[in-house]
Amino acid sequence: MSLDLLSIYEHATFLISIKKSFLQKPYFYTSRSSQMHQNLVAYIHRYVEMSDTEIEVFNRYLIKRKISKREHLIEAQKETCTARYYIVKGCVRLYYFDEKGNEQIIHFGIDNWWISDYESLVNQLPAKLHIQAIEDTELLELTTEAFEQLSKKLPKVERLFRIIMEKTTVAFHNRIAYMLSSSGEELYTTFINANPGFCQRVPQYMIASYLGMTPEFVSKVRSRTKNNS
Amino acid sequence: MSLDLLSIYEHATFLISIKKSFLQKPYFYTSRSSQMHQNLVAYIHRYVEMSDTEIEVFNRYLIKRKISKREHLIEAQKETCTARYYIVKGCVRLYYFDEKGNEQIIHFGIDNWWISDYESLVNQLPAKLHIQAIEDTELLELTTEAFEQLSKKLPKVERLFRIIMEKTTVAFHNRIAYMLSSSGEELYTTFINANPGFCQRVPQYMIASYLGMTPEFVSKVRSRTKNNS
DNA sequence: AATACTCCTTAATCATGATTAAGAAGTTTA
DNA sequence: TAAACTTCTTAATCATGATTAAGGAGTATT
Repeated sequence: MSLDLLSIYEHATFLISIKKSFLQKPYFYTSRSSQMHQNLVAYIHRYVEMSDTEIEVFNRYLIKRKISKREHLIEAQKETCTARYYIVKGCVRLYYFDEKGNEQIIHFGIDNWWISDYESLVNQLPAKLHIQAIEDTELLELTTEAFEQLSKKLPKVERLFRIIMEKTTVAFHNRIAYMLSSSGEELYTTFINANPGFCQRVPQYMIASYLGMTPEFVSKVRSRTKNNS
Repeated sequence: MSLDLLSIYEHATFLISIKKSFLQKPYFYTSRSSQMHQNLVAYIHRYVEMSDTEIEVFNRYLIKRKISKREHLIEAQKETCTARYYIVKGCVRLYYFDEKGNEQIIHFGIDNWWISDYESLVNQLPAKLHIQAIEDTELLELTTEAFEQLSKKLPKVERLFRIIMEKTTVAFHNRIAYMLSSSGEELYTTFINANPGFCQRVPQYMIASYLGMTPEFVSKVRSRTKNNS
């Protein structure tokens, strides 16, 4: 069972397997227009072919957004999620409050992930998930209405999102596989080994929540591994 | 947090919300041609509009398959997964062996689910998952090659699968949410309340594996709840 | 500079659920 | 019909990780 089982960079990992240079040179395309857009262009080209004209059409349906650290993109109960969001740069968390009132993080969104509260989006129900920025974050918003219009003009957008959702399913399969077969200590050490950079961007208690353990336990594991090495 | 959080009928639940009569009258469409096909027709019509001609085209790319109880559809390591499978009737499990040699069930596939080892399918890698019939099962196989040809002829097939994968993502979000916030006892009792019929079709130890607990613990929980009621 | 946050650590106690081991009941196969 | 599986149960012991509580270090805010 390889380390990247618990990688939150699941998407990126697969991108790399197609064209390694992408993540190493993320600013390659920046000369022509704004970086935000060209970041997504590079992403799209990993999955479907799209002409400059088509990219231009796609771009017209996107709304640039910035949210600052701690700001919410979506607040559960208060609203229905009406868009898919592409994270150009930054980090968000998707979380909810369980019956005992504890925050539970069910997903992190980082650069090059598309995120949404899909249950709210697909079924047009009030959101159950909060989506909050952990860092200042740049996003591109594709509303459901925009998506529907765009996919009529550009049917291959459906293909793009079909592929994205399949990649997402792979990530969830792997995460559940690892959750089922590992102890808490294994989960934590595997996670930090798989995502060393990420763990310095995010408070420890959020990683604990994502992995389904208490911050105190993470602390214990850390001190144990420190003493053993 | 509603009961259907742990329902393996997640897909079906959403189908019902669009047209309740579907699952109550699953044989409504059977007069015209074989039941297998018409079962899928009804499914497709929940998500996209498709003319009789288009349905006929779609159907030409499908291969009918039957596997009997205990037979494997996919065996990990031995092969690469090259198809998506629609379950017309029956039940399969997706599982793998962890480093300690334990079977871990990461997903059940039942009537009206599309299943696959998506990691193997998407990245063309040897399968890591075994897919095995728990009951005699009727399937429709859509190979990757057939899918590619079909989606060129019928672009809306991409839309169909995009929607299916979004529904799947919702199911995984909810499953992870519940895994993170519930005790083993809660997980088990919620699961059997959400899927009473299913639990009579499947051995208890498989449910234990799916929920990430030992069969002995399930047994203990059952005797506890028996005595309390 | 003082106060209030936010985040992390440590340690004692406790409970959930795993492990181990034995056996029983039901179902196949020979 | 006996032998061999498969599945489930029970109970004793043990370990992982939660809970509780206290304190400390770093960072914002006034």
